[in-house]
Formats: sequence, C-alpha cells, structure tokens
Amino acid sequence: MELKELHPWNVTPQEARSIQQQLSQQVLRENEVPIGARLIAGVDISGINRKGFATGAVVVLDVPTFTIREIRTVQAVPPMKYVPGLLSFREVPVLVKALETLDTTPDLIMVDGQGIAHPRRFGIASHLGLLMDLPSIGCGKSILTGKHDPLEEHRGAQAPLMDRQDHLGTALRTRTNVSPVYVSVGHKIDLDTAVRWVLSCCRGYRLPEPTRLAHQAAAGRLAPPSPNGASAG
DNA sequence: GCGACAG
DNA sequence: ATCTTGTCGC
Repeated sequence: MELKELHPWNVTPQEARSIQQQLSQQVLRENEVPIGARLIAGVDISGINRKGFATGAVVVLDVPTFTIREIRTVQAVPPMKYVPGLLSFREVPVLVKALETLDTTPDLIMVDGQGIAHPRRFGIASHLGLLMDLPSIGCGKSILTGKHDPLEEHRGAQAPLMDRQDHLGTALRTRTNVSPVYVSVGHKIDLDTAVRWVLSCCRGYRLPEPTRLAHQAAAGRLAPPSPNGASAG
C-alpha cells in the first residue's frame, strides 16, 4: 500500500497546529462501508534508544479468532520531540513506515492515543487514518481533552467524554474495577462502532489486543507468528 | 496570568 | 514514554 505526502513532517509546533486545523476538516466520523471484515492492525511505538531511533510496530490480528496474521517492526528517527497535542508529528512517520511493510491490508487501524478527542479534533488516530485512507480508532489510556462523569465499575460501563458541548468520545471500562480507556473516532468510523470494536477486542486485559500486542512487539517482547498461525496467548 | 497536557 | 519485582486483592 502506498500513499501521498500530504504535508512535511519536520515543522515547527505552530506549523504543526496549522496543519492539524486544516486536515481535521477531512476527517470522516461515520462508517465508510459496512465493516464486516475483521483484520485489525494495532500500532505502537517504543521510546527512543541512545542513538535517537524508535521502534515502530504493527500487529495485524484476525479478530474473531485473535490469530496473529502479521507482525512488522521498523526502526526510524522521529522528526520531532514529544509535544502535548502534537504526538502524531512524532509517531505517525514511524508508524506509516511500519504499515507500508505489510503484506496484508487491514480493515481497521487501532491506535494507542486519541482520535478526535483532541484540542483541534485531530489526534494521532485521525492523522494516521487520514494518511492511510483507512478506518481508524483512537484508544488512549488517559485523557488529553475533555472530561466525563464517574463510571459504573463493571466491564462495559461507559460515559460520554465531553468538551463543552462537543461529544469527543467515550470513557469505556474494559475490565471490572480497572481504570477506563478513552475511545474516540479516528477516521471513517462512528463512535458507536468504535466502542464496540474496542470492547470486542479486549481479552482479559485493560487494553484491546491489537494495541496491547503492538506495544509488546515494539518493545521486542512479542514472538513472531508461528508457521501454522496459532498464537500462544 | 494559571493550570493541563495522548505517548 | 521511562526507572522496575514482588505483592496485594478481586
């Protein structure tokens, strides 16, 4: 899969915010097609090493069976340091590089971070989805923008994540008595569908499997897919 | 001016 | 993000 250069990456924070504001207008918050396929790509990036390189990882999961279809990792130098609100300018170039090595084209991308639950409604999941032109979901471990009322303690409990009058996403409890995750639309999917995919991707851990496994892969803690396709949970 | 601030 | 094993509780 190939893609076009929408904008430069090595930019100042001011330029990055301007780019976000422009591109946010292209984000689609509804399902593009009936999402019946089940190849979900989880992506994540490790911290940088002593030489300035980060490891980007993508794990493609067949969701009904949770079989790992493909694992790819790449090494790259993030163009920017981490700035709150500009995470995608640091991580997306690395993640795109990893996604471009895939033999499989996923039906959906799940990202560790926010989608439209962002000051300019253009978090990393939206940025990546727009660039790849694929449906994407943001599933973060903490809030960047917005707030919500307390949640019930059981798995599946939800509360709207709100910023003034804007409904940005959903605080979702994926395990009973465990801190919620924050789900938001990335691109080409609606919030309701996004929440259902996140919940159905959770297998006994707080984080959904695609993202959780990508995190392990980026840290070098995930074994390559076995020949027969079985995974050792 | 003062906090808040994905990973 | 990262420094990091065992331990407490559902």
